Amino acid sequence: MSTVRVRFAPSPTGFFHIGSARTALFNWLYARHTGGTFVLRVEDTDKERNTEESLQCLKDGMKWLGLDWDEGPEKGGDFGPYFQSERDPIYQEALETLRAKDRVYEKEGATWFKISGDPQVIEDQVRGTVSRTEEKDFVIFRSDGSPVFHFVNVVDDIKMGITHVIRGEDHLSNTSKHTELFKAFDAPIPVFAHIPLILKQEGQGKMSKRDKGALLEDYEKEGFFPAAIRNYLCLLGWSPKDDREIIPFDEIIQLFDFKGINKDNARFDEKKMTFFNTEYLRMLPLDEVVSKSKPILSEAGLINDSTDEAYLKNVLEICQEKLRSLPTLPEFVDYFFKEDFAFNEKAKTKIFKKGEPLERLKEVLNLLKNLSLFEKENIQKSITELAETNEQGIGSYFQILRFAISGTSGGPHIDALIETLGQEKTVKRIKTFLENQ
RNA sequence: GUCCCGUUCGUCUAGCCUGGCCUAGGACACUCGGUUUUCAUCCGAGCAACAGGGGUUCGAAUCCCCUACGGGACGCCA
Repeated sequence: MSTVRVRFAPSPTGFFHIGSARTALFNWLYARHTGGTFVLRVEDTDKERNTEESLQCLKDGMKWLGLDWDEGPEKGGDFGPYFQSERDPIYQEALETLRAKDRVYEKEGATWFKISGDPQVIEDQVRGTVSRTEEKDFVIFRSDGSPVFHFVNVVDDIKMGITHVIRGEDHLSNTSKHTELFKAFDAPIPVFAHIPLILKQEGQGKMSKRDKGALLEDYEKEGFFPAAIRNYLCLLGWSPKDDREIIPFDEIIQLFDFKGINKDNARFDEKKMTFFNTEYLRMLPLDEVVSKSKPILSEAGLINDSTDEAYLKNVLEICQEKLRSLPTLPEFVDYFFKEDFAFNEKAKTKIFKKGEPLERLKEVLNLLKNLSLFEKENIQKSITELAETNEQGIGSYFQILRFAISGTSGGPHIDALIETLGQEKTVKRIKTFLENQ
């Protein structure tokens, strides 16, 4: 166990923002990389805006991303309580410490901190040496007696033995306030690492809660894989310094360090994240594809308890390599599970544009109907032979065949598709199709 | 306005610390080819960047300065 102690200190005033999630992730990675301790501390000093739902959302989001905390809500620990709303005696005591040192005064009902006015120099692990002089005294207790962020943040970091503060660059300018306080308490100053901000996809400024794609829970709803989002988020502001992008999480933990963190802000790119998600879908073991697909297909009314397990597995196996995302699964595979599937008009126009597709379809129907060995190699071979015998292009058979049995012009490999569907259904669908023309 | 941080393809980035290997590499997106019966697969190609100016140097994306632009902070929010 190393002595590193990091914390993620969100304030539960809304949904779980993707920027916050990335800050949590970087803290978590650093803790796991160093074998240190990851603390979750809830900064709920703003009574007006804190809600129970948003706290729940935060915890759920972290769990979903796989960011488990070692100390904090639900876990406990030796440095609690982990809710600032429960730490009032600690803040009162800290206030008295400063008062004894003549570093506070009252004004307009509030309690103010007397700054030293010295230049504050920090050795930031991401930005290097940064110096800034704090110029004005600032409020540490409001006139209603509640402590403010800068004060509780520093007091808690001291009391909780936080060694490394990893947070967004928006706090860089605040750091001079914090070091003033650390020094006033004669406490050791933690190591700082200010990470770049995530900018909104379009337009100016950092991503805010209202921007498209900003809420973590939306990705959960949209069926994204947490591992994919996690991997993508790691690469937003951090780089392993080689050309790899899809990286197993264990390796990221191993590789993660401050040197790999970039200085400039990163723009969020949903398209790239979607690409990551697709890659993860392709890598997913078939059994997991099956278990994750079941509720989706069931919801779409395509399968139920009596659906044949082996058939379902078969369908997913041949479709996995073509799929972009799980939520699009129902429209991609619906014809495997129902007879009244839709026929795509655009595909039809294309197929009927040249040749005599219906003649070809009749020929292939005769072939399939009498095929004794109904498995894909044989299907492929037989149709190829049929095409050669009749001096037709092989495509003229496969295109209309696929359309007749699935209503689309794309999908899994057709030989596998036909095999999976089975002889009976295939033949029946072709007949029905011909009757309706 | 003041202060702090930053600036490599449209986007994420490698290279910068330790100047020559950079004709600046990879990825996403986009465009075009090819394979495949088809496709949302696969393969290939193309597009496209060192913000600008001044130094230092035999040599600068890399070091220094200035300008411009971008971001952030300046609350009895966190």
